[in-house]
Amino acid sequence: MKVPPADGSVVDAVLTASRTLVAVATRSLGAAAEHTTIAQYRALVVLASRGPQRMVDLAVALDVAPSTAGRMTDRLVRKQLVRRHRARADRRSVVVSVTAAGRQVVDEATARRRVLLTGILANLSAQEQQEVATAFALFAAAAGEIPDHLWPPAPDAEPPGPAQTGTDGQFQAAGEGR
Amino acid sequence: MKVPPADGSVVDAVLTASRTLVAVATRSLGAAAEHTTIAQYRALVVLASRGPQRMVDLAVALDVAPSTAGRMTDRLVRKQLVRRHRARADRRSVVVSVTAAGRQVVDEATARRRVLLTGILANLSAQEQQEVATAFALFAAAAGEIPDHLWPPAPDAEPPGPAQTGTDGQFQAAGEGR
DNA sequence: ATCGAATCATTGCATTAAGCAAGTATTGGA
DNA sequence: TCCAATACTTGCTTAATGCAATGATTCGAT
Repeated sequence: MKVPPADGSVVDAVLTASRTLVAVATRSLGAAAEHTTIAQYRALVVLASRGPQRMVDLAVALDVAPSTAGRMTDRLVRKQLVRRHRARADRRSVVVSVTAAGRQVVDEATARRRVLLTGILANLSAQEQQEVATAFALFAAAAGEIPDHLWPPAPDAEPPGPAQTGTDGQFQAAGEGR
Repeated sequence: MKVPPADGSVVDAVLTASRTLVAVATRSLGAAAEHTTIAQYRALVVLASRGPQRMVDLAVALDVAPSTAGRMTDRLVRKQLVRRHRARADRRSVVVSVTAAGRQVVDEATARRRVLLTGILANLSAQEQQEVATAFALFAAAAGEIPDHLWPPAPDAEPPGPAQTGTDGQFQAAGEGR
């Protein structure tokens, strides 16, 4: 099942870089993750980027069972990183929204990741950086990904906070198209 | 090593591609992960790539507590993916090694990942693929990563299997230098 | 040669994360 | 009005982890 000889090396290159990026993504949490796990962080990212979500939608976004999302919410509420309100419209549903503190956790992780990447890129000349940017964009496009600055589709909802916090989604459901 | 101001966009490009790669890495498991979790897979990768390991070393490689490695081994032994032997040299230690079945799990996941990436790269022209390969290699080098075909340092040990299975390490400890 | 310190693995205990199934509350449509 | 679909919640089970004993061994220094 070998890949055409010519591009086996291309796959290798991507695989190698992938290793680095997965490490960076993981480590960007690590530091502040003293009190926040990756699963919890993922939930915060969804809520910060998509705005308040019903429990079901949160579960779908995270690709976990509703019960898991519910208990996750319990833990995040205890940490004051999210709130839980009953929807007035449909009283069956519960809406979960991120708090200022929760938003801050996301922002910090994002900033940390940018610092890590910037540090790596600093080892390259401006010329090389340009090449890297172009190639990565090319790759992302090939994967049908949406460019980083066009994130997210922002379906938005209530007016609680200034809504949408930056981008990120590094630990997104890993299966989504959008 | 000042970074020219214009690279905010470079970081964005990397971040976007990163999202894709993390997703690919995660999904490559998913399929066969019906019976194997990511944590278990990570352990298999370590054992397949570095050869039989003492419990402590396995724990260090995975960056988890010895107790975690121990219980992880319990579960993998139950699934017949690894073996546990008492070391004759130092009878305090236990050596864990991957079985043929375990090695197969790793190989399949690796193959699956290559297929996914090949599919993405297929959307690019040969020219573009070349650019991508170059740029990714550049990036990986900047991160001080070892090129994919120079893996692993292979410390090796007993003669059980033909040892070392390909490369991979996608879910490596995410903190290692080597 | 012996005794105390260090090393290695395992066990007990606790928490987070997840899924499945059963049960409760609400909505909505026929 | 009444039943089916929807939206949580709860109970139960498994995995993954860490920290603290505890039991075996090995090592080093008298």
